[in-house]
Parts: sequence; structure tokens; C-alpha cells
Amino acid sequence: MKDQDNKTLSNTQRAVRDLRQMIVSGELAAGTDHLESELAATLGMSRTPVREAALMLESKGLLEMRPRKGVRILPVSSEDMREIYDILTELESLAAQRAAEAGYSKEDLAVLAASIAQMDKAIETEDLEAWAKADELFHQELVRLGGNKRIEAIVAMMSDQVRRARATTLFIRPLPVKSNEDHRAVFQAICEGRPDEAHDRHREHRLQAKAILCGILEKHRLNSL
Amino acid sequence: MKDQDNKTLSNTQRAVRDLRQMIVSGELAAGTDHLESELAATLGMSRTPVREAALMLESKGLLEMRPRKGVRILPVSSEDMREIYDILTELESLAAQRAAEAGYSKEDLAVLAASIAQMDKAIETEDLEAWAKADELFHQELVRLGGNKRIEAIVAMMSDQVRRARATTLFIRPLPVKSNEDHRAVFQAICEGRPDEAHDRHREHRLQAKAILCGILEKHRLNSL
DNA sequence: GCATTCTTTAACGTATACGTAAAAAAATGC
DNA sequence: GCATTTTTTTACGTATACGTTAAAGAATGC
Repeated sequence: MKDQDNKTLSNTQRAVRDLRQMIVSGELAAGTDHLESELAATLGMSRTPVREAALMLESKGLLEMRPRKGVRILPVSSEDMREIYDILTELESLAAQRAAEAGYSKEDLAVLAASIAQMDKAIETEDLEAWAKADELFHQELVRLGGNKRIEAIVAMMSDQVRRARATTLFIRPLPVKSNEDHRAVFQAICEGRPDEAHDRHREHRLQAKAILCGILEKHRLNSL
Repeated sequence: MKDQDNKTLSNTQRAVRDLRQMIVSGELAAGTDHLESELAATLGMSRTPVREAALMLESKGLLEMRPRKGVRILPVSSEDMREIYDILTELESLAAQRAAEAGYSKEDLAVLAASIAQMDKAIETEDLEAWAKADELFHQELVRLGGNKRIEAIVAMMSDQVRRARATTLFIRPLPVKSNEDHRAVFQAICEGRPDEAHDRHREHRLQAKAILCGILEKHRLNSL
């Protein structure tokens, strides 16, 4: 079913998609090395498209190509986490502001509203996977509504880099009930066209997330996720 | 002389360096298409390293690979300019703030001071090339002092994307005498450890640059540089 | 003369081959 | 037994070959 569009995807594109998935899911563990020929065998193709894919994923900060050492899956330290959350804070807050300036209709904001509803439900049922998914959707959609394609791309890239670490901390941290209050406030501000409010609320939201996540990483000495 | 370090660079790396240079300098004009085989012939190597380099430059937003159409050098519209300056505004302002928080010594800030001196001189002699170079140095060094490697990389990427457009507007706009006052104010704030001041002054600086540049582009109908 | 189908061309995607150089293993000397 | 040199291995960087297929051009039918 999902193999259908494989027909139109080149091997290089499949390799990018599959390797990215294997990295963010942890199937290729952080810090591990993998020969190009191994990956090629795993993916059932020759080295050429694997190399091309690896170069692209290197540009996206997911791995590093080291001659004769193989492809290294980049681990994420708490310092990396700080860098990334600082960037997410600034760019997402701007997106929130711009979304509020855009004068979107209720229908335009349907996905954002849905992500909030999904998170409510996830918290009620204490389903952490669902919570993470709803959280991801909210942030992604918020950035999309911001209308800056490059911010979208950068935020997606940064999100990929921290996805593994976030997944880990998810089961350590307390149930994040506060998050959805923040989302709701940002949503309201966007609905009512209050850019500064949207900006500042989202900014606070991200600053808190940074503090919590980096706190957990440092407390548990998780310095290479 | 500059060929010495070629010895240690792979063809792929040379291709990245040379193609990037040819793009930002305008030698490969915006909007033009180039076959992989042509580029390979130009650079004196086979298609393989050229393809690898093109994929990396595609990730950096400098070109687009379109099957059978060749590699397309991406033009920059005034809308692109807005997107990019919005990102630069946020990330550089944060860098300025962090630099002010870091408590750097006079020596640490020598390069930043030098860039201001260079710009003074450039304005005095009305040397626009030198002005642009000093401007670039100030912003690059500021971001470096901010201490966030990812912001450094993103800002470098965005700067590359607008370099051609900036070079063009440089000869249309009035001599930017105000810029260095801003730089000096940011520098002072960093010296004296006033993060908010550094942040806000730099933010204003970038917002004005955005308005001026986008204004020129739209006024002159320059929508594809 | 125009639309349509067929043929031809050529650019790309990718497999493969191979030289090079780094790392590992083996051999040598002390 | 350890350090040093030599040999072997092997992973990579890159040239090359080739099938596929999209686009351009030619031929056909109306």
C-alpha cells in the first residue's frame, strides 16, 4: 500500500527516506558506524544511491561520513539540545506571530485545533506516544501557518535531530499536562489575531520545554542520545 | 598557491567549493540550467563527484536538480528575501544577546572591532566592495561569538542564498552609512555585557536592512536575482 | 496544415570496476 | 616479548558503462 509510490521514487530517495526513518527511530543507534556497503546490502541497492542519500542526511545533521570509519549516526548531547531548542524557540515564536497576523479563518486553523483535541485525549488516556504525535503535529502545523518555507525546513531538520532524545525523555519526565494549556493559549491568540500574545506565549512554552528536557538529560547524565 | 590544499580535498569537495563560488559570484547565473555532464567537463572531473556536490548544494538551497532539465541555479525573489531576512533577524539577534551574556574580553572581540574599523574606512573611501566584505565579517563574527554552531551554519546558508541579490542591490541603494552606527551600538552592548540591548539593537538593524533591500527589489521589479 | 503516433536521441539513475591509501595483520629485528 | 617494518586487506573515491525513459523530432494519417 505504501509501496505504491515506491514506483516513482528513485533508489536515492528511498534510501533517504529509509535511512532517516532508521535513524530517528533508533534502529540505527546513535554513535554507531555503518559501512556504505553494509547499508547498501540492507537497503537492497548499490553503494551509489546510498552514498548520495548519506551525503544529504549529512547536510541535515543526522550523520557524518568519515572515510574508512563508515557512516556515523550522530548522537545528541544536552549541549546540542540547547542549541536546537534555542533555534526552535526563536523561529517557532516568529511563526506563531505571523500566523496570528495572517487572519486565518476557523477552517484554516482546523488542523491546529485537531492537534489540541488529540493531545487532550492523549493526556486523558495517558498515551505518551499519542501525546508526542499530537505535540509534533501542533508545532509542525503552527510553523506551516507561519508561511515561511525556510523556517518550516529548518524546524523539520532540527526536530529530526532531537527526535530520538525526545522519545527517550518522554518516558522519564512527568506527564506534560501543562503543554496543552500553552498550545491552547497560542491557538487562541492566533484565532483572535493577537500576534504579540501568540509570539510571547509560544516563546514561553518553548523555553520551558528546553529547561525541562535539558534538565532531565543533565540530571540523568544522558549525554549522547 | 591556493592549489596546495587541493591535494587533500576530494573531487567532491572541490566541486562543492567551486560550484558554490560560481553560484554566489553569479558566474552561474540565477535561473540557468546546467547538465551534469557540462559541469563535470567544466570542473575537469567525472559526473559522480559533480552529482554528489550538486546534491549537497541542493540541501543548502542554492540549486535544484531536475531530471533531464539539468541543475537549475535557484533565483531569489523578494519573497525569498523576506523569508531569509526574517530568519537572520531572529537568529542573529539571539547570537548578539548570547555574545553579550558570554562576558568576552577585549581580545575576544578584536575581530568584531576590526570589522567595524574596516567598514568605517570603506565608507570613507566609498568602496562598496570593501563595505560588503566588512559587513559580512561583522555578521559572521557576531554569530560565531553567539556560540551556537547550528545558528552559524544556518546563517551561513541563508547568507549564501542572498549573496547575489545583496551584491546587486549594493550598487542601487544609497551608501549605507547608518549600518556601522548600528554595528557600533551592538558592539558596545556586547562589550558592556548588556544582552537585551545587544539583542534589540541588532534586531532593529536587521529589520531596517530587510525593509531597505526588499523595498529596492520591489521598486525595481527585481524579482529573480 | 494540424494532430497523432512512432522513432530517435540523450540525460539521468545506478550498477560496477578499479586505483589509492588507510588500517589491520604479519613478519622481522632486537 | 615488544617495537618496527613490511605485507595484506579493504573501504572509499571516482571513472565508466549501461538500461530506462522523458523529451524532441520525424513520419504518418486525416
